[in-house]
Amino acid sequence: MSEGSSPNALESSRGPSISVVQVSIPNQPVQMQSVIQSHVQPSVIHATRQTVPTIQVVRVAPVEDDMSDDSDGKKRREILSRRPSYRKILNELSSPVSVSRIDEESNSSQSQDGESEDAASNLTANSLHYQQTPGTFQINADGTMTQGLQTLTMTNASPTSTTAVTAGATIVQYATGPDGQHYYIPVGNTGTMQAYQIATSGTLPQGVVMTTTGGSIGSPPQLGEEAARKRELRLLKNREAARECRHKKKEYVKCLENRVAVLENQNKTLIEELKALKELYCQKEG
DNA sequence: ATATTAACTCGTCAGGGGTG
DNA sequence: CACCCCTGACGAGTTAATAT
Repeated sequence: MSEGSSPNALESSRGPSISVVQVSIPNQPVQMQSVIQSHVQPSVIHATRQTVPTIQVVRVAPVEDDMSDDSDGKKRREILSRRPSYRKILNELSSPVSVSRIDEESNSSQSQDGESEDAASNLTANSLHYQQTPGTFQINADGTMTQGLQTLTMTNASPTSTTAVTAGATIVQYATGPDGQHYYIPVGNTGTMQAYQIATSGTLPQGVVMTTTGGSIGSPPQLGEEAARKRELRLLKNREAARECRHKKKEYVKCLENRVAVLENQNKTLIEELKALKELYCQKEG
């Protein structure tokens, strides 16, 4: 699957030229409404497309002539070059707005939406939030992990063979459940954590060969098994990364929505102020 | 009640960017 | 340059709303 084959590829290639895209949906919750500014990746629009019935492109800057040749893959690749990550954009956005009044207003407007800004600011840290889901495990005092009615025993295996270090301080441990299934479990975190079941032969992704070891954690892994485990680990990390990326994107959109609300408020206030001043001026003149 | 459709979530892949 | 992270794109599955 190549980016060029994607139906959005052409849209994406024109991405940098889009200066303002307004998503405007009457009768939709405020959460659904957003104004995406110039630095938003065009594919964000693709993402919003799913959540929103209509998308209005308010203003699109003229596309340069040399960009019209969509068959030129190299150019497209250049065009598709990355923009700052959501984390970077959020960092920029989290900087205070220049007019001091806005802060007061934002407090009032954001108090409706409570956690948005906190969540957005939290994104700057390498924080992973594990949600309590049906697939969630909890660590018991005796060192076992409970998922629903099942208990998963974590043996104290040597880190070299059963523990893998993933991004940051995330560590996953290879364990076997009572049902014989194998799991990668993030360890070293407090609170709830999600365990990832290693696919069995019936549900393995294509190209994966997973052999069972009989749950003997710490036994020297065989070659094919090692490759499969590496792949599984990579998938696990990517899964988490995708999850976090989506979370960040959500917060980013929320942040933009908040900013829109703040700026609209500010605009409204300034208009009223101007109106009042005009009236005052007219009264003095008259 | 069933079929259809839109919206949404999730996992995976691909590829660019950053870093040691 | 290899490795890892991040994120767009895609497909599959689920759910809720609507049509028949």
